[in-house]
Amino acid sequence: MKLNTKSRYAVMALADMSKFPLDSPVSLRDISLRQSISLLYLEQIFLKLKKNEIVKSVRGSNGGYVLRKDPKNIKLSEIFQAVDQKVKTVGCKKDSKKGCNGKSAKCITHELWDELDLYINNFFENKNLSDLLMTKERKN
Amino acid sequence: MKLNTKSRYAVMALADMSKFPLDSPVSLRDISLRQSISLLYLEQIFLKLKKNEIVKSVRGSNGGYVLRKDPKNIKLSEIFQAVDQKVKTVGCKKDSKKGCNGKSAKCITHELWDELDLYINNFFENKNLSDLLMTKERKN
DNA sequence: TATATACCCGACTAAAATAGTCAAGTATTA
DNA sequence: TAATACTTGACTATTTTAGTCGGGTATATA
Repeated sequence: MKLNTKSRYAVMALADMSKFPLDSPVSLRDISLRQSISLLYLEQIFLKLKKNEIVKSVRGSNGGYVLRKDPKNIKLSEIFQAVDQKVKTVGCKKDSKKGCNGKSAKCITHELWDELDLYINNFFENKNLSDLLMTKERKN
Repeated sequence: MKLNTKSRYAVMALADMSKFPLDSPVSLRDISLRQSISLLYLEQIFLKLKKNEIVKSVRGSNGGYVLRKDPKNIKLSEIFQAVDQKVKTVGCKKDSKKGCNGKSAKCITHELWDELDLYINNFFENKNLSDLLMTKERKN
């Protein structure tokens, strides 16, 4: 079970942004250099973050991206939903032809995966960007 | 974040086996039919389960596989480790050349992924095969 | 107003992982 | 001696991932 780089880079980049004054735009070029993430790839990622209203863009020179909310109020779950589709460990389709129509005898493990998804989502629901910045301080 | 079919099928197959008398061998053919999993693929999976001493094989006609332990004592974490490598959401190599050598400024999110791994592994550590069989009964 | 900066966006691609299949066995029981 | 069922390594098609490329557009500032 692996996390893809898109989700990972998204969190890294946003965490990076959180460390700078929140009102002035941060350019992808800077993030790219600081975090060693390809600029072109970052652009792709930020397009999604923008569409999902996590950041807004400021065009032109000295432009960049700005967080739309206080890092304290940006949950990791939002970020994941924006770049990845969602944490969905297994694709037991509702209308599948073979087995697993919800409660069939076949899909004994159906409930397990549902439970797992909830469990993992719960982790991301309860973490926000500012949590990442404090290393040993208490969560506020 | 997705689970692969190998892990999923392994759990399904073993859960299936748990529903039958534990001392008589269950053939992969039967599991294949009941769970709609390719027989050839099951063979590959059971090879790993056997190597990791979760099941043992009984050759010849009327043969099949037998669980080596009571389902109550087979943790899902064992199964995952047997077929998949492990839950390791991110590959921040210890000796990486670019960034992230444990505590570097770059890898702000390093601790996060470690925490996530622990969290998920915890889920699998605390579930065993027999948990899957009881739908609404209390965990014993 | 020119130019550099930086976002915008769809299409493309190489590489890796996944999800199997195939072939050619061996062991055991009825 | 069939038939059943495990054994094993190699092979392959498909999908996903992790990016790259090219050609834009908008804006600040010199």
